[in-house]
Amino acid sequence: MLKKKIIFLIGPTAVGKSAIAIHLAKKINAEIISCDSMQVYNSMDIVTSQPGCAQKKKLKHHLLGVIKPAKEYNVARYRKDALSICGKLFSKGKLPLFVGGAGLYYSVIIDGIFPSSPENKLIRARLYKQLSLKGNKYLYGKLSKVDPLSAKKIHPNDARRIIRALEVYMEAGLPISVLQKSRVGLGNEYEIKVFALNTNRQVLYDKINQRVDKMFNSGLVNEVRSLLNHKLSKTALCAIGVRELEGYFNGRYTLDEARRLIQRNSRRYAKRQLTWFRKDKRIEWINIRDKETAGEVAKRIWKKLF
RNA sequence: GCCGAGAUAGCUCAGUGGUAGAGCGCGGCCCUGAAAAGGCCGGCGUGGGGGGUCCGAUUCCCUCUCUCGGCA
Repeated sequence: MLKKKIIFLIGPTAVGKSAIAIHLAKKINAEIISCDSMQVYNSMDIVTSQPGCAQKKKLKHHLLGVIKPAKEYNVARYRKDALSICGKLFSKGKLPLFVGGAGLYYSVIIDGIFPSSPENKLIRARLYKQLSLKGNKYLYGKLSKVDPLSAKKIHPNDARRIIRALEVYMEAGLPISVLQKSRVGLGNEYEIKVFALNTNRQVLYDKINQRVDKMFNSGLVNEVRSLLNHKLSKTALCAIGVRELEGYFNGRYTLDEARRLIQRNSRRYAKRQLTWFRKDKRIEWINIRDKETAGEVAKRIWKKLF
C-alpha cells in the first residue's frame, strides 16, 4: 500500500519559495498550505510580503491572510488548521505542498506537538509579575526544583521558556520535559519529502535588502500606519517591519533608519532560519544557481519526487 | 607649497611605555502553544611604511606615504 505523500518546500525568507512553489504545485496537482506565522494575517500583505493576488489566482493557497491582526495565533492553532486542510486536500485527490519558513511550524507538522493545555493567561500574568519583581534567577530556581531536566536545557536568561515550562507544570501537574516526550509525527502515516532552498549568503542578503526596498515602494509605511491605528495582537505585532516603523512614527529615528533596521532584522531572521533547518537531516537542500528561474528550480525538485 | 589634525577589527572610533578594546556589522548555536518571537556564544587585528630612544613602543622622537581641514 502506497503511503500518501506530503511535500515541504522551506527555506529562508526572500529566497524565492513562493514562485517556485507555484510552478511545482502545478506540475504535481498540489495546493499550497502556507507554513508561516505572519502570513496568516490579513491587512498585512506588504509587511509579510504575501504572495500577491496574481499568484493566488494561479493556484489555491491555504492559511494565507485568514486571521485578523487583532487576533493571536500560535503553533498549536496552526497545526490544527493545517492538518485539517491537509485531510481535505487528500479527499479531493490533491497533494498538500507546505511552503514557508517558520521552523517551529514546520516541525510541529512533521514531528507533532506534545499534548498540553493552551496558554493560561492567569498563571502567565502571575509569573510575569514575579519575573519583574524578583528577576529571572528566582523563576529559574523554581523551575530547577520542579523540573530539573528542563532547567538544564533552558538558559537562566530565557525568561520566556522558563515561564512556559512553569506554566505547563502548574497547569498539568507534570513537568514539560516529561510531556514533551510524547509527540506523534506524520512519518508513519505519510511519505514525507522536505526540500529546502538556499543560495549563497551574500546573494540572499542582497535579495532581502532589495525586497525591503520594494516593500517601501509598494506602500509599506501606509500599511503599517493604518495597522497601528487598530488593535494589534501581540503575535501580529511581531512581524518584522511593524515595530521598526513604530519607532519612526514616534519620532525616535528617521525613515532611513527604520529601513535599515527592517533590513538588518530580516537578515538576522534568515540566519536563524538557516540554523534551524541545517540540523534537520531529513531535508534535501536545493541550492539555487545563478540566473536559474523559478520554473527551472521547480523542475529540478520535481525530478527528485518520483 | 605652508600650517594643523589623523592613519588601530569589515565600518565608526576609544585607550595604554609592558604586543589592544567598544558600538555597529558579521559568524556559530539553542529552540514544542508569542517562533518574523525569545535566548546563548564568538574579536591575534603586519596597531600606514621605515628608522631612532628604551630592557621593552601601538603608545615618545625623526622621516616617508596617504587622508581630511585651513591658508596660499
